[in-house]
Amino acid sequence: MRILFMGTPDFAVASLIRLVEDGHDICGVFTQPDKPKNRGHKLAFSPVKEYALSQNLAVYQPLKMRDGEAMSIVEELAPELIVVAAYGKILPENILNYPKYGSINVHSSLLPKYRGAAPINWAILDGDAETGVSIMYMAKELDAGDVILQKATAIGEDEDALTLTARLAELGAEALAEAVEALKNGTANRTPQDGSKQTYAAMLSKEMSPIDWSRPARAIDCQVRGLIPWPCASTELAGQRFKVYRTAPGGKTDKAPGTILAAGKMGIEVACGDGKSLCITELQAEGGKRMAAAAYLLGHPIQI
RNA sequence: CGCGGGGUAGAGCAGUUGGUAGCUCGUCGGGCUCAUAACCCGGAGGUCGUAGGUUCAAGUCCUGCCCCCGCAA
Repeated sequence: MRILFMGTPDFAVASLIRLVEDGHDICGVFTQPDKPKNRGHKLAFSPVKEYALSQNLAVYQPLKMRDGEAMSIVEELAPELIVVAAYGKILPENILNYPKYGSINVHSSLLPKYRGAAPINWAILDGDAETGVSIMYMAKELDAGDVILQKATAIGEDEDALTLTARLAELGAEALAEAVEALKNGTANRTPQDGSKQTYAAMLSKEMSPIDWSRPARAIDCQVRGLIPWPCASTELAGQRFKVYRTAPGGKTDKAPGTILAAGKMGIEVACGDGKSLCITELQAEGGKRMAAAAYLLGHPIQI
């Protein structure tokens, strides 16, 4: 099938790879413009662009979707289907409706739950036991189109947003392959979403980073896992600011939330709000790199 | 040329006004203990990121290069 692919981050790459491997004719790849944002001020290609270039696919990086330029590219490429996976831009209806088979999206949640930008993170932040991927038609309203198929997966107790993203990217690619096949055969389902059950997964921001130790231990653990690799949970202990990358359940305590109970080979144990404690096992201090909390303590002892 | 921190034993850090490097953990050997993420004794392990320069002498000063990271996006 002649497909126009649109995507930007790692999550989208798995889907593009699958389409290529399945032998589809990828007539073009849309991805976000290179952003001169990194340290120094180097321009960085998106993961999707990196892969597309390696396959000699035609890459397009339009700045705006509504100034006519994007539409003219679409008309020129004449795709039979548009596949979108974490592209990062809202597409106008004239583009969505152009292809014969329409436009479909790989979304990393079980819609109608977690429409929006950060569904994977929110599933972890909320402490959900399960999440998944949805392949749906794209509608004018964000992530509200009719669903073609979904695949669910359990969220591991110790899983962070990075590993879950990798798993869902694979699951999404698999679901996408099935959906495209079904579309081709005319056997694709089309189930409207139950709009009354929709929830919205807002974009993440740095304001979500600081840890409020008066919250329950489990909730803080979810915060830590859900905000990886960005913006990451953070806290200030012994006068030093840290990013917290991993925690482990501690014991019970009657100390005030935020109190450091122990600092040793097991990490840094801190009292939380529900009478339990949490042990920081992996962290990163400013200017330093990510390391085991025990290793950090060797060079920066904390006296209890 | 966005701001800034850093590259010293396997790991995390010290290293004063330049004079051949030290701490904690780990590791190896031995001891102690019912037991231990415990304790005691002893040992091994570093051309101090890299290439030059200044000097009687450089981890410590100067210059170039490579790499890592925090902030900011």
